[in-house]
Amino acid sequence: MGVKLSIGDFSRMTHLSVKALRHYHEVGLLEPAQIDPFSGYRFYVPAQLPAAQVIRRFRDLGMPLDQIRAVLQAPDVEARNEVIVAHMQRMEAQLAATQATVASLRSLLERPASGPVAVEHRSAAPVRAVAITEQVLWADLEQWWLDAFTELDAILRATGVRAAGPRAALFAAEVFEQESGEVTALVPVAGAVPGRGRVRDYVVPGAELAVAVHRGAFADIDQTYAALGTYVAEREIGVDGPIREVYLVTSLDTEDEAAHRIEVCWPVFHAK
Amino acid sequence: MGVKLSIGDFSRMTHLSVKALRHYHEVGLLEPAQIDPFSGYRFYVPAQLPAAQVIRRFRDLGMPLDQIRAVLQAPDVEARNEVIVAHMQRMEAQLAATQATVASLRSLLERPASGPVAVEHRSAAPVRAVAITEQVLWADLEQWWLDAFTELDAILRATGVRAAGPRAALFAAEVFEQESGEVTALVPVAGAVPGRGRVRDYVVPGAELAVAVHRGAFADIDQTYAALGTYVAEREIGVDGPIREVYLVTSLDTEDEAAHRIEVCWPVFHAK
DNA sequence: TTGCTCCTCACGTCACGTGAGGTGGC
DNA sequence: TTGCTCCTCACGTCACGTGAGGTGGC
Repeated sequence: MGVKLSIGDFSRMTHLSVKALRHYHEVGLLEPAQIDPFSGYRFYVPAQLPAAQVIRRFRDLGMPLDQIRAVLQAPDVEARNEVIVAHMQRMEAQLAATQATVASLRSLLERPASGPVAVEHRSAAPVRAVAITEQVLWADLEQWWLDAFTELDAILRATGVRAAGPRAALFAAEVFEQESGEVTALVPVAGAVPGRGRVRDYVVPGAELAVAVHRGAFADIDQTYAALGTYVAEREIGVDGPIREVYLVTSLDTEDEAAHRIEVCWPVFHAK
Repeated sequence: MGVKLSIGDFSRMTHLSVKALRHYHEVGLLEPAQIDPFSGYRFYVPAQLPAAQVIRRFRDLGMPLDQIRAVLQAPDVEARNEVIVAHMQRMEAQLAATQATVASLRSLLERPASGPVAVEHRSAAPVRAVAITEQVLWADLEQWWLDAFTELDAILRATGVRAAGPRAALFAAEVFEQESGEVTALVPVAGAVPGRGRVRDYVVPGAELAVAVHRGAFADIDQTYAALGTYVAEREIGVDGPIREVYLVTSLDTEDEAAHRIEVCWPVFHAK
């Protein structure tokens, strides 16, 4: 069997800490070649160095021990690469998330400490519109939103009807509270439009609303929601009813995120 | 004091889980405005919504609770921004690390499963050189390496002496085992060169060496080290003495990482 | 009585690091 | 005897999530 290496020697040769080696033993990732039955001393052999290197390499690359086990036990290169690819995809996802986070932090710093949002009270009259109403999962919202407005736009083009106001949407409270609920995407129109598929005529009900304008990246709209929600809650003026968003300028209009404007409208007790 | 909100209501309003709210109470980050002494029920008030939003926002951005506490307690915008900047810098560091990881994983997949490294045995004769020898911390190695060779190159230019071979370095085993040790950077020369500052004449001692060539990014050289170290250890032919690196092609010669070539040389018992 | 909301433990997560307290051989 | 290396618990990390088991009011 050749040389036996104490855990200290093996640690120095592999740059894995003694504690880590004990841990790998404990979880069965890398068992010592031999254990002294009297003293409990662990002994390793040089033939274990390649496995130790694989462990160290992939730990450095952020791979969890379970997957390293899978790499070590992979019967061939394809199986091994499958595990590596899966890990790489997770790391890429994390990369994207961190990039978004950094961008968000940067905008937090650059925004001139917006202070309390400006909230306007408004009495909205009923409005005629073409609309799509469906039950939507929170997670699917973004895609659903894009599809719905693309379809509404297409119908208006096809029928030659012109929009009588900016696009808007209504969200039942459940969408925010239970991750799924009824959503209506709509475009105001002056007259009737023949329904087609899931598109219907719809009359947006009148309402008393507290309105805040969100400026900038859509990804940050939760801030405006939070600020407006707080405004309403602190004044105890909230009433039941769907939340509305009015899309003054969005990605459908311009690529320039800084120019985006969305009105967030919260139903309230009375326009003061 | 206005409305009292149960933990469930407050959870729905803030999108913070009930468990999270209890946790924030426990660690003193967000204390309920009131606690029923009989039932232990927690009650919140709308005035706590802004703090809850700050917590949620920064948690989403990966900030630890301790720093969120600092943000909430910051006396002014500058103090607040300081915490945010510090966090952003950590996130950016993480970003860079993840990018390197993904690149490394990709190269692992693209490299055609190199298999065991090719190891050549070599009898190296003593060689005359100009050299800088110093005690170096593992963490400082890269910068030290660059400075040393820049200085050696400058001296050769200044004295009109031509290099008689590729740049090389000797690393005492302690550099790898204890994070600090003696390192020698050298350039072979045919004759004597007047010493200047920390630059000395030096004769690289002869040695029996096992040699593996590392190709590609310097950041991956630990793989070649590992492979060669394993080769030597498994054959039990290692002897004491510094490890050598011979810089056939490096960043000092070309920007093209794929073209880089470094010989890693391990002292062994005999050239077989 | 059934449902719903709230409560308090207690444990798990992930990969070790940090002691504490003790042993065996030079 | 002193140092060094090895050992085994046991606990901490970080921010909760996941039960278990129980209560109070409609």
